Amino acid sequence: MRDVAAKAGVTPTVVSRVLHNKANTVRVSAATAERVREAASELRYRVNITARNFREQQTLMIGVLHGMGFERQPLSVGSRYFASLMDGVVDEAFRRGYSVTFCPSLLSVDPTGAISDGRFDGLIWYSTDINEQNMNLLKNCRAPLVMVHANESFGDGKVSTVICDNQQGIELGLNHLLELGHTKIGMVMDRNRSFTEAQMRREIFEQLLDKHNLPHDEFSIINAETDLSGLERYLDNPLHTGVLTTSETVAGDMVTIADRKGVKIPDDISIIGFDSTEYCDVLRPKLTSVSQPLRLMGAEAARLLIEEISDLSTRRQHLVIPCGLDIRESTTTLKKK
Amino acid sequence: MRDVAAKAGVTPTVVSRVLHNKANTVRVSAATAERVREAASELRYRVNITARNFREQQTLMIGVLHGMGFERQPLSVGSRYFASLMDGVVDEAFRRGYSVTFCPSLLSVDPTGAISDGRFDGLIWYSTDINEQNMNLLKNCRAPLVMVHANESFGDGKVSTVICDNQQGIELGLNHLLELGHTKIGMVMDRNRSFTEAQMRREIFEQLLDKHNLPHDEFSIINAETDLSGLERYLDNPLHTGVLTTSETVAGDMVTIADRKGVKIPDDISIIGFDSTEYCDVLRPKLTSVSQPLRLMGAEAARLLIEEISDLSTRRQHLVIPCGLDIRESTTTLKKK
DNA sequence: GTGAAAGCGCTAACAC
DNA sequence: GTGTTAGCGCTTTCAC
Repeated sequence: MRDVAAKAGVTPTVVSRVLHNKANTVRVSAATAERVREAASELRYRVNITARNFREQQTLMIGVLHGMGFERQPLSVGSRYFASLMDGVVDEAFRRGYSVTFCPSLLSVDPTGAISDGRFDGLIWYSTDINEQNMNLLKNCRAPLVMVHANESFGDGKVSTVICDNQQGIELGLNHLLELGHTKIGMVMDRNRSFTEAQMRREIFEQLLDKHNLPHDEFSIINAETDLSGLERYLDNPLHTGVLTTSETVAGDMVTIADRKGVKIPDDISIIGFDSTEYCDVLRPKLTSVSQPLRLMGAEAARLLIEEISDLSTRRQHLVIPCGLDIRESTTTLKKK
Repeated sequence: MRDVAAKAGVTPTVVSRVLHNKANTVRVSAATAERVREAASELRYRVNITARNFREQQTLMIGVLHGMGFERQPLSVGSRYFASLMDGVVDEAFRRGYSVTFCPSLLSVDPTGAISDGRFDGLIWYSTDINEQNMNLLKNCRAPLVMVHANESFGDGKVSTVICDNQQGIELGLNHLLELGHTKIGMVMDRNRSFTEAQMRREIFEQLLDKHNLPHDEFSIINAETDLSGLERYLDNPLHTGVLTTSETVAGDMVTIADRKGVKIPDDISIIGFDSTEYCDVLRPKLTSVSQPLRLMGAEAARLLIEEISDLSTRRQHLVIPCGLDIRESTTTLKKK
């Protein structure tokens, strides 16, 4: 910059004004401006963005927090849960001039730095593991933060949240099974125990069973278990003709194991997944699934975050995004035996 | 930091040394150090990473360049090509203390800033669209750059490259079809015309046909076309009993269209994809595919890049990663008619 | 063992 | 319309 200024016969101030001043608040003569631009071009001058960020105390970067109860998900295998969410975040951040950073290193080990050292203008945290350690970390967060998969009750209202309408989603799924004639209905829990949103879904499910006067007992909830052994045992002798699940991942696992054990989907058991990414379309049979609009949720999280970054006085918002039901091939009418 | 220094009764210099000086090159008395740490903790002091980066002229961030002949790929739909590559990059960058940034905004429009304004310590560019515009952009790149999907001939040897062994891959695929008894063999080109690696695969294919004294003519190469109309027409009246493809994406398209048109895979045509991500496992029939070890390639690209960042005198390297062949369900022995 | 001072590159407030 | 000056927070060299 100094070199450019020297070459153009002006001061760095003028160079800065000519090349970077967006609003024309300060006037520079056309001739000078031209000279500056020429010099810059000849010297192949580029602003040092690190210096500018430092000066402006902003980075135009959003960080995505992994860990803390919810590991970084692989993008390339299994459910497209995380990939969908990220596509939404990246699309929206892009539209608004922000870039998106994954920093698993710092974060799954200890996100303290990333949430407080100024490297990001804001953060998106997808995790619903609400434990003391995480709450303490949150207190240190100096940048705006948006939580995905948490609801208003999280974080003392100090952070914005985005979550799908689990009540509606589970209702849609259950009603679908009821309409197909099923009455023996269970729920398969994701293998990840710390997935607290799954617990919410289970509670809603149990309440709805009561509401519909459907029987339920200790066997109504199937824990897949980390090694899927629970699911294995269940499929040796399934107790239901229809099941809801708390994730498409575990629903996919169930389809795979059922196939191996000769349990016919949907003829023996109708299965409804949760999420409804493209993963459901490629499974065979294609997986009927409650749809959680992840891409939209990612985009909304980015939008809320950037609004907060731009105006720190913005009120915290708590979005509940409607679910849908995508009927594919894994559910069918109850067969009389 | 000033506050911490004041509280501990020392200067910022000492604070910096106590809290951030990795090598014990400078000694600070234990008592002082303790006082500083205490003050920092009480004031909840965090280093301002922007300031440090500015000072150190490094960011510990790697940028992933989209655009320039190869759009940002969606993570959540279609082939897992990009997701696999990114998982590899992120894993390796993580291991080495770097974070990974997607910045489609800046980059697909005009990457000039990102490649020269210091926001990244290095860049990974996945594109093989080698045109004049891109070569000019490259000249402005001030940070180390690693290209994925380019070979040594690219960029005058000034950048490191990572590519799969296309020769070997196509040979593996072709030999598989030959062993199954096929002699009428074609190649389906990806719908993306600017995908120059596909052109390399085509050339290799044509040379191999010659080598094996197999007939080939203008119909041996099937252009899928952007709207897949070429593939539609081809499947109305397929001329071959086996085809290689230049991507699993177009192979997947072919499977879908064949299903709709009643062309049986693999009985009517054996299809071999290219890439072999999990996408091939979920297609029905499962897609036999040349495997391009994308995750490894992403990791290797990150490794080369970080080595160059750490020591700018490092020689440029040009990796050629071996391919494999994953035999699944979309290929079978030639049926006599 | 500790402090003083300089400077990374940029921008903005304030002269003139 | 242009220049002067100060300072963002940090690290490092050099002096004591």
